[in-house]
Parts: sequence; structure tokens; C-alpha cells
Amino acid sequence: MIFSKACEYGVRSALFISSRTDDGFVSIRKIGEELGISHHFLTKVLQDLTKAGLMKSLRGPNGGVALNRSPESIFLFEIVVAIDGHDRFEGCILGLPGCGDESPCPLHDYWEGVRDGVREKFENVNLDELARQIDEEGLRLSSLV
Amino acid sequence: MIFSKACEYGVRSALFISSRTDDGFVSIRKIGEELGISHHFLTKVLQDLTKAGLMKSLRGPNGGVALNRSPESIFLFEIVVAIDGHDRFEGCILGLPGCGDESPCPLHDYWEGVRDGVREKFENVNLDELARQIDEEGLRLSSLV
DNA sequence: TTATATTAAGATAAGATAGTCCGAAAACTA
DNA sequence: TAGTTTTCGGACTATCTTATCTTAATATAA
Repeated sequence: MIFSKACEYGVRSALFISSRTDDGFVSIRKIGEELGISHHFLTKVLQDLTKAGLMKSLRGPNGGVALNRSPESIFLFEIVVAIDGHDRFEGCILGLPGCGDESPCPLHDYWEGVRDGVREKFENVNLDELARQIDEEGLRLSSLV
Repeated sequence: MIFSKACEYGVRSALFISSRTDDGFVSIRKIGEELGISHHFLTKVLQDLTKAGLMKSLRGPNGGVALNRSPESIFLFEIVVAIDGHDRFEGCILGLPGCGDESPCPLHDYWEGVRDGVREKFENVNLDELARQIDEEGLRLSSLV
């Protein structure tokens, strides 16, 4: 929709990890299998999250990745920004570089509202909250099922 | 942001044509110059709008493109769909193919609201309305001003 | 009729995104 | 220590989007 595939995978992985009861390291291969994502590709995506300090990683047997902070303290916004950058929550819907309050495009005011609303939502939803819903309401993260 | 470049160009071109007082044909070269878009690329984009029946075209001297219906009767939604397809107003924000009301992803309910709001807006904003704002409020369609 | 302007259509190239593969480094196990 | 598992990092491929270029078709005008 509006995020890159890499970003979608990153968010889903983070939610998958959060919704596990075990909070040790999970191998990327395992995550990929569960979510139906190539673990080769997922490796690169999760490296971005590790570099951003959102996850930690460990090599070797029983290694993998794990959240680096408590799930309550990690917000969706951080994950998206770590992978897709800030651009996804900024910019004119018509692609005009200088579009802003002083020299707006015809959709500027409307779009600013929508865009900022989405950003605010993402800044305030944390992994714990979403993981809880996944558990309690049986929400899903993979295509098969 | 969420539309392809081609789509942004198509919308801007349609608005440019609508905000002109002259309602004869305008050459694509002229539109490209005014909006700062390669006319070669713009030609392909506007062909999509012509094929969709939103514009008409004429070759030769004094040729170009023009709206095929009155600006009041052309809605933003039609232009976006003609170029980017329906996908832009559908689909899960996490990219899950089967995400829907029966088997939702954790963001489904929230995102459905946002997405449908944007679609409704686009289905109800017509070119005349936007062109009027461009004229009266001095809104802009090009980067250089 | 001839020249010119303009869109139509297709080929090609450049860039970004998505995905694959492989060797190296690190951590565990025996 | 040797072997295995796993992430790390880079190279490579494929596909899609964006952009450019060329030729053909069409309409006007002289």
C-alpha cells in the first residue's frame, strides 16, 4: 500500500516476535518460515532494525534476533522509519517538492490532516498492544491460514 | 507518497487543463513545460487518460489533449484509477493478501477507516472544484514558481 | 501537394525495489 | 579443537517504475 515490502516484513516480524511467549532469540529462518517470507531477504531487513537499536542479534546455535527493548516501549513509527525513512510520513500527495503551508497544492490541507493522523497513530501504537490483540483476538500475520 | 509518479503527473496535468480559461486542445509539450515534466513521459501518461475516456486527443498543429467531459463531472478518483488502478485504494497496510474483515491483520480496522476516507474524498472531489481553488487562492501545480 | 506540428506506439536505457546466493565471522556444542 | 549453526556483508539477478528516443500516423496550413 504505502510501505515498501521490506517495511511490511519488518513490522510483521516485530509483531511475530512480540506475540511469542518465549522471549529468547528467534532465528530469522524460523520467522521467515512462519510468515512466508524468504529468510535471505528478511535477514537484510532485520539488520536494519538491529542497526537502529530496536532489535539485538546473536550468531550461532540458539541465536537469532530478539527485541532490544520492552514491547511497550517500541512504537510502530520507529520500525517504519528505521526501514523506509521519514519520507513515508511526509511529502505532498501530488509530489510537489516545495509544497507546504505557504505555497500549497490543491490537496495540501486535506492531505496534511490524513498524513499527520496516520503518523500520530503510528507514533502511539506499541508492539505490546498489537501483540496482545494478535493473541486475544486471533489476528494474523501470515497469508496462509 | 502513495501514488506513482505517472499518477501524480496525470492529476497535475488534468488540473492544469481544468484551470485554463481556454478550453481548446493543449499540446502535451506545453503542459510538460509548464509543470516541469518530461513531455515524452507525459505523453504515455496522458494516453492512459485518453484511453479511459477522461481526455480526448488530436494530432497535428493546434492539436494536443483536452478534457472529454465537463470538469465538474470528472472526479479525482477516476484519474487515479485510470493510471494506478484500484489497488491504491485497497489492500492491507501490512501487505497480507487475504486480510479482510473475517481474518484481519492487527491494523486492519484502523487502516480500513483511513483508506476508505481517502477513497471517499477522491470520489467526491471534481476537477472544477480544485481548478477554482487553484485560480482563486493561487494554489500551485509546479515546483518552480 | 508538401511541409510542419503533434500525438501514438514501441524500443531501449537507467534507477529503484525486491529477491537470491555465497563466503566470512561469531557463537555454541561436543 | 573441530564442527555446526546462525547472523553479517557483499555481490549478483530479476522485476518494476521512470525516463528517453525513434519512427509512424494524423491533422493542419501554405
